[in-house]
Amino acid sequence: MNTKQRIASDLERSFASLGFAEQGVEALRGQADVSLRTLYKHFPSREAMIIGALQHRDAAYAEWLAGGPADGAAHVLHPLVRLGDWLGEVANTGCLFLNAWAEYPDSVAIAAVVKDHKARLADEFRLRLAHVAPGQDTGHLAETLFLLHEGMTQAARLQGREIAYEAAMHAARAALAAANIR
Amino acid sequence: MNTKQRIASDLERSFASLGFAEQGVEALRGQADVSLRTLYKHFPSREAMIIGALQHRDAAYAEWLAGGPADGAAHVLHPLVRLGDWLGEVANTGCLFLNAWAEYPDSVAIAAVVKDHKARLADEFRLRLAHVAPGQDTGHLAETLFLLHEGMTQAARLQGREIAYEAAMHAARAALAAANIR
DNA sequence: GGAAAAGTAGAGTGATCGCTCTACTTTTAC
DNA sequence: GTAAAAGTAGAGCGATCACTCTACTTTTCC
Repeated sequence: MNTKQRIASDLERSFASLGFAEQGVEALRGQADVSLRTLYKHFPSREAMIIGALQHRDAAYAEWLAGGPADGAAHVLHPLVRLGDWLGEVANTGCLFLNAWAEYPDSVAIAAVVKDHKARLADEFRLRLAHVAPGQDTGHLAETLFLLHEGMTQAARLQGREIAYEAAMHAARAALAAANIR
Repeated sequence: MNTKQRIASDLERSFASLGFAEQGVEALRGQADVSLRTLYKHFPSREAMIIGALQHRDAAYAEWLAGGPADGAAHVLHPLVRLGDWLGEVANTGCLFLNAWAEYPDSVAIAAVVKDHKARLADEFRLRLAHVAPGQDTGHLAETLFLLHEGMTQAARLQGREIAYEAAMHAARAALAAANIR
C-alpha cells in the first residue's frame, strides 16, 4: 500500500468516527501521523482529503458487498444483510457520503463522488436481480431495495440497528416474494 | 406572529436553501433582516439558531402532514404522498434534520431535536395504522413505511423525485396489501 | 556515492467567524 | 408623558482554521 492510500485510509477512519465538521486539518494530520507538508502533497486541500476518504470507503464498501449466496432471494438480499453487519461493526454515524454532502452542499466534486457511489449501489441491486430473474422487469424492485438500504442506514441511528434491520429485511423479503423470487 | 417566530421562519428557509456550513451568522442576520443584537437576543448562539430553525420546521411539517383521506390504505399512505408533494415544492437539499445532525454530530441538543422529530414521524405511521387496522399487529408495517419515507427523502436527491416517489409508493401499497389493508 | 525525491517539525499568515459592545432610535404600556 | 423594553447599525475582539514556508533529514535508485 503506498503512502497516499494509507493516508486515505486513516482519513476515512478519522472522518467516520469524529465527523467532518469537528475535525480540522491539524487533527487529521495527527490521525494520519504524517507531517502537514506530506498531507498537503497528496491531498492539496481539505476538500481533496474528504474526497480521498470517500473514494477509499467507496472501494472498501464494494469489496465488503461482494460475494454471498449465488442464487435465489438470498443472492439479492445479500447487500442488505451486509449493511446490517456493517452497521453493527462500525461506529454508526450515518452514511459517510451523505454527511459529507451535507457539509459541502455546493461542492461539485463531492456531489459527484456521492452520486457515483450511490449509483453503483443501486446498480448492485439491478445486477443481482437480473441474475436471479433474467428477462423479468425488476426496475421497481431494484428501486425499492435501494430505498430500504438508504432507509435502514438512517433509521439505525434513530431507532437502533436491530429494529431497522428487521424491518428492512422483512419488507425486502415480502417484495421479492411478491415478484416470485424465492 | 411574534418576532422570534418570524426570525425562526427566516432561519429555516435560509438553512434549507443554502445549507448549514455555507452560512455564517452575518448571512443569517441578513436573511432575517434584523440587527445582530436582536438575532442574538432571541437565539443566543449559532447552535440555538439551528435548533430554532429545526423546531420551526418540525411544527410546519406536522401541519403539512395533517389531514388526508379518513380511512383505508390511502389514510396510511397520506404522509408519503405529502412527502412527495413537499419534495416537489421545496428546494430538495435532503432532510434538514439529518443535515443539521451531520454538521453537529456532538451536539446533544441538536441530536435531541432530530430524534424527537423522527420519532414523531414514525408515530404518525403507527397511529394511522392503528386507526385503519385496530387490534392488528402492524409494528413491522409501520417501520417499513418509515424506512420508505427516509429512503424516499434521500433517493429523491440522488435519482430524481419521480423515481423515488414511484418506487416508495409502489412498495408501500404492496406492503399494505400484504397485510390486507386496502 | 551522490543526486533527487520524499519525508519531518513546526512557526507564521491572512482570512473568517462567532460573538460582544457602544451609541443611538423606536415602540409599547400604563 | 414617560420610562422601560426592544429595536438598529456596525465597529471590534479573540480565537480558529486552512494553508504556506523555512530549515533540515531520510529514503530511493541508478
